[in-house]
Amino acid sequence: MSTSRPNRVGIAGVAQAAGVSKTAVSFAFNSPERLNEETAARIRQIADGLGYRPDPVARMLTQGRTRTIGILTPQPLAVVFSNPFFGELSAGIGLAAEAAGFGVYLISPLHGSLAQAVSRASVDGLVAIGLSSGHPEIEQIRRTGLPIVLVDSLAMPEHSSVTIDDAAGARAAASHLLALGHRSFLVIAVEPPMSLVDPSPDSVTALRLGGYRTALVEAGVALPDDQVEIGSATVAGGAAAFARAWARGLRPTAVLAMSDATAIGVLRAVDDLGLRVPADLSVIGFDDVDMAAFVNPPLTTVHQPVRQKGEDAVRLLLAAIEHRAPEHEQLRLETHIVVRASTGPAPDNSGR
Amino acid sequence: MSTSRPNRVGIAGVAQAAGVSKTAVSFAFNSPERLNEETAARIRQIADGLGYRPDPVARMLTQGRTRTIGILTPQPLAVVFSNPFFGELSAGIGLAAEAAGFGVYLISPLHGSLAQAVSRASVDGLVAIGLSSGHPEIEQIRRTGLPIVLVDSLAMPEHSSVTIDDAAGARAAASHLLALGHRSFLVIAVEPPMSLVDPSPDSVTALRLGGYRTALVEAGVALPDDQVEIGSATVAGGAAAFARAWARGLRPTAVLAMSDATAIGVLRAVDDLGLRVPADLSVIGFDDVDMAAFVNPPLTTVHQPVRQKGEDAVRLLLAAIEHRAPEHEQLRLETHIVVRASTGPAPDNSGR
DNA sequence: AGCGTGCCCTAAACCGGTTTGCTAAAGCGG
DNA sequence: CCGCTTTAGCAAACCGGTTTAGGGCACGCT
Repeated sequence: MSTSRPNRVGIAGVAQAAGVSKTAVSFAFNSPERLNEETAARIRQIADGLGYRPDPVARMLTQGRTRTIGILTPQPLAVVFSNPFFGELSAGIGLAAEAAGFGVYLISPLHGSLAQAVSRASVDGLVAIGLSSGHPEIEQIRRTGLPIVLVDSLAMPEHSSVTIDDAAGARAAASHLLALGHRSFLVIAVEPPMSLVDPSPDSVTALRLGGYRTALVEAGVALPDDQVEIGSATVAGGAAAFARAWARGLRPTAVLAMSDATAIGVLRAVDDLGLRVPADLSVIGFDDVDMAAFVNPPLTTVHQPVRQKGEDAVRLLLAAIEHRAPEHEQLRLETHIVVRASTGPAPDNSGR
Repeated sequence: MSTSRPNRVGIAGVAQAAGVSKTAVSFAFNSPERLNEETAARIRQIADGLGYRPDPVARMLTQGRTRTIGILTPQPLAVVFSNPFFGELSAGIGLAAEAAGFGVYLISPLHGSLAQAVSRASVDGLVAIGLSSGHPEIEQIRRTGLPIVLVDSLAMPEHSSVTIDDAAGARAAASHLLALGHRSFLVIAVEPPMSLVDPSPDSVTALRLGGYRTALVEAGVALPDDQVEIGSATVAGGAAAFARAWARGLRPTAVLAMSDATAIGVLRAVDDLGLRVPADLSVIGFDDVDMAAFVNPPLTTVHQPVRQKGEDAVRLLLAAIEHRAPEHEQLRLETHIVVRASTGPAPDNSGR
């Protein structure tokens, strides 16, 4: 005995009440032109009186589509929602989905399994966020056969994707600081999407780190591993990461943060130490989320079109769903540096 | 010809390939104990080889439940995701839903109709956020017969709800500023959930405004309507609202913002004018979102347990879904002021 | 031999709609 | 008055699973 609705009328009930067939009721709502106008109106009125609401699930079954897209995230919702980047990306996704009349379903690991969550989800397609190619369940996800668009990932070459040139953006960030005379750096990396040991070289973290390194090496500055601190992509995570590095004795003049959330956390931690930004320490973020312009000091950061990414991803996904053509497209959007007030010339007395 | 999956195997295909009945295949997955262990294993193996994945929609139909809850918001997703309060609330909802093995579906107006979006959504229950009793489609939503838990609203007395004492929180905020000697106020109200003319006296906006007023009136301070500026509940919205009020010639010594997002926007706008917080102007927010502690200056605000609200709402909803008992509960959580650095004594030369 | 008991597995009904022929009646031209 | 086309509505198949109610068979007991 499942938990069926108590005494809900179905299409059969309406049909009986109106003295017509189920077909007629269905037509009254979906193809009124196939019915006498009067009859259709009468049926609709009776249905309304009975509080009839067609079961969306049954409808999905017969129509073979759900008019829903899924947002796939390898992390639990609680951490995902703590990151403003995700919020803005979702805003873009939501905007485009709503415009097309699609609903949005959030898919995060259930009982630890992302693939299982995907299987349970009734969606027409997926927007996968930061799904690194090293993810253990990637093959299972692929085999669902659902249309997929990847954001910030190239893990499935047979599907469309929307990315940015992470390495170039990171390089630009480092170059900016180098030009200001900085030589002593601390990188705050974001936790790789999946596990702490994500070896995939195409993850956002790896790409940005590579970009930082390239610029520094070109300038003859080394970046040993102990100058890379890992923190979760939240404000609190950034503050904690900087505090740890500081406690380890690191005294950089510039911080390269891989996300604005962590950069803002760094600003806070720095302030707590009594240091001044950018006089004593420069901080540069990544993403250019809304909040970046509103913190104090306003954050210098690498801008990427976050909402646009979400909108483009949905656009590509809907194309894949509708035309069902395997026309895939690798979209790569531009980044550029936005200089605000959190970066400045390296202090004279560099070093301790 | 609907857009059915190209050549996907169904349960019938697996059954045929394995030389057994559909029933056996179903049992192999759902009730293996009813089958010879060997047979079950063989069936599973064949199914796996064929890439069989049970259609979640068909499953929902027979089981009569979707294992999904919907988050109902009267606003478009783009605006919802721009408000950090929503992100934190969703984090709480997501956490509790995941723990119970439920997925999360976002329901926002489709083609302008919230009720239509609800009808399209295949969910077992709803968490309705800020659904004011003046909402035009409230009756249609109620008639879906779905279990509902309201957050920040009491619009459906027959359903459970999770709220805070908005009036008391607002009163505390105003009292705090009054105690600091302020007498000249500006209130930044958040856009009522639905329309600009939401007359419902139980909306969060109305309740908080009432709380502010109560405290001020008790102290003999008037709050004419022109000292209430309305802005959207985002950082940019708050900045714009303050700028508008300033342009109108208002020169308050204290700002009462109904959300932290708007308060942060005010901080920014104030900074742009060259004024100092709290020396020249005090600002108090509402919600105590994570970011509040990290802006500059750290925001004094009314704390409410945002994530907790989300978790409690899901807990109540799951109870309603499972026991299907009409046991409803009106939960009211506590608020308290968190004094940080954005409020201080009123300047001596009060007024212009 | 006759009968009860488990064990495995299956046919068919069912969930709640949509869609595909088809039929009965009405309209119409000649 | 007849055959042809529309119009209005119906019965039944179908979507892809789950679940109910047995059926066949081997085994053990009397």
